[in-house]
Amino acid sequence: MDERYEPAAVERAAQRHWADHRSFAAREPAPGAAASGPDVGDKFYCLSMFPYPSGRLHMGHVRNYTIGDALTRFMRMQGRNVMQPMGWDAFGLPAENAAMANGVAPAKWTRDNIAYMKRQLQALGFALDWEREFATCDPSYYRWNQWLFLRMREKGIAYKRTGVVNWDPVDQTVLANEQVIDGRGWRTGALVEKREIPMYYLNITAYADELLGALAGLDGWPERVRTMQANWIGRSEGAEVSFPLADDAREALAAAGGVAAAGATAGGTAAGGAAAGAAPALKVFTTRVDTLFGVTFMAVAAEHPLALAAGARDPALQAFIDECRRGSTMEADVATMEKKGRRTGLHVLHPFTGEPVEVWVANYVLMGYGEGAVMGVPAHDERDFEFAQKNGIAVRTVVRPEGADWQTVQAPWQPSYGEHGLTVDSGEFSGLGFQAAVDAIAAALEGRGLGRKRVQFRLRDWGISRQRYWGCPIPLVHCPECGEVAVPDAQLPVVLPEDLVPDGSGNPLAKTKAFLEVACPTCGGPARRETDTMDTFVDSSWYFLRFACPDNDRAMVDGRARYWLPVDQYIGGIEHAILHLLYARFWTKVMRDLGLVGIDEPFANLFTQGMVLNHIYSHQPAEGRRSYFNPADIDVVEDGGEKRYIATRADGSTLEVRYDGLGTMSKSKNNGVDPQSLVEKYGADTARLFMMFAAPPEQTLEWSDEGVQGSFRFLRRLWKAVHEHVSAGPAPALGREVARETLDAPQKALRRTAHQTLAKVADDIGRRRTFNTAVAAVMELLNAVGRFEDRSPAGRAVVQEALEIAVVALSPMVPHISHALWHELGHADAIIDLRWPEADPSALVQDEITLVVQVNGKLRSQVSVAADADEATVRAAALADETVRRFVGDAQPKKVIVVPRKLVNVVV
RNA sequence: GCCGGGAUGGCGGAACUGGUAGACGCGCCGGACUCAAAAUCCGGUUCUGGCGACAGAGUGUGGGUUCGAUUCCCUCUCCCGGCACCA
Repeated sequence: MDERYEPAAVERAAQRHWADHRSFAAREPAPGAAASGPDVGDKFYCLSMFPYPSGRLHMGHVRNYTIGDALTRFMRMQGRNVMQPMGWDAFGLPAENAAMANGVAPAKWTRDNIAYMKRQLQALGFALDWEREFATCDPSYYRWNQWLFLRMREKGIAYKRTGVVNWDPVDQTVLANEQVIDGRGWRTGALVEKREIPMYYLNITAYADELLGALAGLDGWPERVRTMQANWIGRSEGAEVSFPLADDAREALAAAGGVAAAGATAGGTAAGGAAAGAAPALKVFTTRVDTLFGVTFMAVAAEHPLALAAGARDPALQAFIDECRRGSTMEADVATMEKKGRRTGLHVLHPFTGEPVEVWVANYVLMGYGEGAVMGVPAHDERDFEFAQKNGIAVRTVVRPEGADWQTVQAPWQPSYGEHGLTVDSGEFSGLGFQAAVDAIAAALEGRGLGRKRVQFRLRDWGISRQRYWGCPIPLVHCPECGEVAVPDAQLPVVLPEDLVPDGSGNPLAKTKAFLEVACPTCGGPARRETDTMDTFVDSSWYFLRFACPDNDRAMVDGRARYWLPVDQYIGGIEHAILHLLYARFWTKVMRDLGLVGIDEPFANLFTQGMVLNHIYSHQPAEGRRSYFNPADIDVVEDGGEKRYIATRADGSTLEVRYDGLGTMSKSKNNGVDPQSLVEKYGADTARLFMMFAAPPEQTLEWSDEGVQGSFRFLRRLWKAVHEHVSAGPAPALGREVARETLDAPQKALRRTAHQTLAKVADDIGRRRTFNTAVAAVMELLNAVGRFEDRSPAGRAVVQEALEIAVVALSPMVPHISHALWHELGHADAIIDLRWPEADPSALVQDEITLVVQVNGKLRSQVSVAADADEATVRAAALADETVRRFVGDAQPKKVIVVPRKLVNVVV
């Protein structure tokens, strides 16, 4: 055995063994065989979110995949039938941007990146089943996107509509609502514009109720993620109310050319119109229908048909409408925007009193939510109150606090009292509590055809059309004779040409005749292909299903998906809490309803790992942009108690820079650490160990060069410990050559530590997923071995066992060195195929235990007693202790509390 | 504003069910080895007082429950994340 630990050679050898033995190829049970049992353990599908092939792995990838890999290897040793696949989220805009910058086709750029990153993943020794690998840009994968899209289109789940969309001016494409963050594109950070474009939507709102309700059952998901999804779906219980139009409003609408449009939302789920009532009406959604009698105005969004009709007759109002449409949603601080409004001069009629109520156009009403119109109740809504105050609108109180004599209640009573209470001045509905009032008023409205109870969601349908080249083609053909025609299943996939190089002037597909020109599938006449492609979030919405059966060219999924799914453990970043995870849940439910899969939810357990942080250093030159310096190039100098940061430039010159604190590793802040250089310097095991040890996996991880060195030191010490032990010759076997009962106390103590460690690591990984404490426990064990100096045959037998346990316990985290050391410890079989050993209960038994003794709850002493000592003995031993007697003195103990096997507390 | 999470040494963190606060690692200090340095090994390292044995204080703040609270309850402060003119 080499005396020195040489990671490169160790890792090469271990990886060759795994490759030669196809160690990580997952297999389904043979047809007819039981899905689990003595031959095949219960399946365990462990999946880390697949990467976008950006070029190189970053530390976030390494952390993500190390967590998944440690779990995979542990579960494999537990006897589970494990699958851990890997693939590539390969469509997307960076490939087009790179193409524009370098003149390389996105396909080539992407596939080169995949090849490079695959080698990186292999160098890190992840237990991945590469036989199931695919990229979402493979026609054999995306043909099923197209196939399912057509099924959705047949069912009406996918539908076309012209609507206001979020337009990213930098990427020149549409974004889904989920992809707009603070009014900016999620990728480019550019201010998003509003455009009207025809595009395809997926009816995710039809699943809103189920997507929300099922969150409660996802108890393997972090609370945080469930809350985020629930907020995003945004369920509100309330009622819709129709206010019949007065003559003036009806005339204005008629003049503008569309009475029926009055109630329609531009968001256009259902062309609502005048609902049940015969008369045209203005429809609103409210969660406070109990305040209906407090309505003193109506407010509609600038895009609302009634606003447009009024604007057509009033240039000043039209100017205001234009201002609102330009300003809204583009501004990050919409919430603090001043509440502005203009009267329309048009009126609607209160559904019960028939009183006319004036309609206003207000900048705080959103066209995309509810009906794009609200009823204004200043007395019971803060926003409405502010608006009414500004515009001189009356305030009418119709709810008062329950219980107390409300006339005398000062606080919390205020004009915009928003709490639930008892109705007053509400005609026949006066004197009712909140729920009773809502029930009664909603029932009365329904009786008149002017409203009903309804649930409103914040979630909107998912627009999937993208005006981009590097994505999955939408399988449609536009024929001058037949209109829009679906590509027949037999002609799928519609293959994306891979040799195009976008130049920034729109979608190159629209300029490529070979793609564009096609015979109409229906009439055979000349037709034109659809050039829009699908949102790349479509690709990632079902890839986890395809890993079960990547080779099936006749069906999207098959029986193997029924075996492997759901994913038992999904691991990825919190940044996907809404987008990807919500889409994947939706897609799974659609496939279920089409009879393709048998599951309701795709991911039984979700683990969201923390980000990787590093220090940020920057310098602001007198002119030009702030520049960032990599922490690797910074020297920290102590200068009279002050810390100064000196950067060394590539040309050797130095510069004093500013420390900007910790932040996620990113290109823009130049604070990334390249995993490749780390692996080259220390080896994959050190990189993996540092990732697992430095922080709990769900928390942020601060990069530390010293920490990495510490991890490397530990592995070297482990190597040395085994080397020292092995070079003294084979140790006698415990049990066979050395009877366990004959061990002396220190030998028994080391054995106990070893077996306790084994049990703790199994629990930490298997139940708690706290890899950091698992590693710490093995470090303690190795420290104990280091202190153990007994070189007798019995002593060496115990050390042999302790070292074996240390190597086994570490093997999920640092598989290469464990592979080598296991052999060095005298085992012919590879450790990867070892079953996780159970801790020996007899090793855990203690004859004598140390109890803590407290006096009045303060730690004062310790006493040793027999492990099976009864309470009276323990009590006597504690009271007899010298230190205890000193503190107790002559006083008679009031009470003595004995916690078996833990402590004694003497109360005086 | 609403919802969720958090605050422990010089630093990352541990203490899982109310029972020895600070495991493990980093850093720092001292020592050994060395001509010297690096590497390695050994010892120390919450704070305050004391040569020391030891004593006192201590888990963001203030209070409560308990024989005993980092852990449970209430109050406040600060930090992180999500949602937000959502009617």
